[in-house]
Amino acid sequence: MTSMIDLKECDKTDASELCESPVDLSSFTSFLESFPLQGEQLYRTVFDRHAEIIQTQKARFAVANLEKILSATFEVSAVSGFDRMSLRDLSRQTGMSMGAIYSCISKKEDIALMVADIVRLSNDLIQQHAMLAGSTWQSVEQSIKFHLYASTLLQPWYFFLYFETRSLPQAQQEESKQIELDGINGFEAQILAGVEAGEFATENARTVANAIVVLLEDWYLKPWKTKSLSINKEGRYELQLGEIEEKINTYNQSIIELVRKLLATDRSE
Amino acid sequence: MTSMIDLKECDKTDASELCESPVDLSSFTSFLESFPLQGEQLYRTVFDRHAEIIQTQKARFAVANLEKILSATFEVSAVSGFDRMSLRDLSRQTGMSMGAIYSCISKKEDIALMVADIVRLSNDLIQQHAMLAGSTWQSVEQSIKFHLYASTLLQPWYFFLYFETRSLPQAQQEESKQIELDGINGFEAQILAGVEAGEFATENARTVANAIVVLLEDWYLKPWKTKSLSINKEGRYELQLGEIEEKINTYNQSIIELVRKLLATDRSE
DNA sequence: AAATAAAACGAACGCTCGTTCTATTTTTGT
DNA sequence: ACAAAAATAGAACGAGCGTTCGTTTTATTT
Repeated sequence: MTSMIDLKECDKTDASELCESPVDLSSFTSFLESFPLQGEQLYRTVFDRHAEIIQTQKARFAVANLEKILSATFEVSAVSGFDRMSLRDLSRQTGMSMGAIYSCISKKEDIALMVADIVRLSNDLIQQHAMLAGSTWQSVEQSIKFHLYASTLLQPWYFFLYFETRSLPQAQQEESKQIELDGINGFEAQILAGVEAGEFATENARTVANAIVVLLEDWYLKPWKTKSLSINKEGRYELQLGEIEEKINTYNQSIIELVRKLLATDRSE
Repeated sequence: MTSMIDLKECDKTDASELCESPVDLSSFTSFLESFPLQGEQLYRTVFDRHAEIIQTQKARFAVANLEKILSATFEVSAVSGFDRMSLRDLSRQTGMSMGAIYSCISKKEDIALMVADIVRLSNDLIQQHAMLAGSTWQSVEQSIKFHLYASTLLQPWYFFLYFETRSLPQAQQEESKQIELDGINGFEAQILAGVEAGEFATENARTVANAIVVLLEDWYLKPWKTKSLSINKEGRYELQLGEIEEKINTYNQSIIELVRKLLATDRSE
């Protein structure tokens, strides 16, 4: 009996089954080929993980509508916030009727919960990947890169969760804080392991860990800082894949370099 | 004629007149004695700078009510967000009637505009102060300290502006971005001056400047990261002055140390 | 103490919100 | 091609929103 209850909750927490083959971090392009949370697969994951509340049964319809709903949500609420976005705005933006929208959600808040769930899942994938690396320095580098890649691909999702956490039930608000703390704890543990191994030197591992996390957040929260954007015909920002690759790489290098200085073991290196 | 129009706008941008005597940064305690934006003076400034929209004429009443309104706004919207805070919530929390509230504001949005104005003013004071320091390193240190002190004292204001920017008209949204960019530009200029003078060494002044700004933001955005808080009888967090002094100092030291490493000229130091 | 001005009150208004519900259209299975 | 099932449309509902305004209370002046 208890195992059935566990199973019911289980589909919300399992990250492992999503990603049997390891994600390839050698470049953003190859990341895109191996990261599971994107395109149709991404919205199918949303559908699978919220099957109980979604009235639409056929995956074909649900997946297409979830994509419309979530994309429109990101577009509208990036400017005015989730609370100010009415479901009539959403109806207009998606071209769907109220009825159609309400067959993918049971209430407005569900949209925010779906986003939170996916971001949590993505972060689980990052955490999971960090275990695979060889040396400590490599594992730090890999974690940073993975985070940059994932939060670039899922930028609207990460951005939304950060700014709309307060539209969530308080339990989920606490959970969001915990995700950030877990991120810091993860880097702190890696750094301390490196210090132990004589690979790094620092007196304040937590400060360095915190700086890394905060700089990673900066990347998806303030794209206007680093990205010079071109605007397409729909009035949206848009970059060529090659340009994105280059931008990420530049930012990645600047974080790596910064961390390297903060953790340098000797002055002659 | 044009000069009169200029004058009308002028009271929203002048920071100089507020602060003839320089702010004392030797400790948080002495900062509190010299920083103008606090206590009754703070709300009187709000009153003076928004006299056109405030119906209440006597400063005595307006100042008291503004304090109630803004404090309640911070309290309520820190949990649920500005949009979800209804004016009936505000009425309940302040003990004021709708009519009383509406004699201090002309519309809900005004509350957010007042906050934005004060934060902008506070940032102007910081910028202004940076000019006074001797060496470049001292001016960087002073700017960081000033920012930490001001954003501790005005934490709810800074926090509110960061998370509620999207409740503002778009012109003010752009302005908020500009404030952040100005902050980065300020530190970048200081760093570049230091490099010029041979005091610092770095190949990426902007990255370092950005890291400083982001860490300063972290201080007022995520107090739960660094502060171990005690809870008073009203259920609010509360620290002794001495504890605050110590917390700020610790965080200040960790930023300074981090920046020092990033800007070190040689490896033997 | 009376007269006047300012401030506070709170019910009422019009509107928009999230949500529901039934009729209609589209898809599916045979 | 047709019946059953699923998905969509959009009008309708009640709650709650920001805001207004006539009245009452409080403060100030005469």
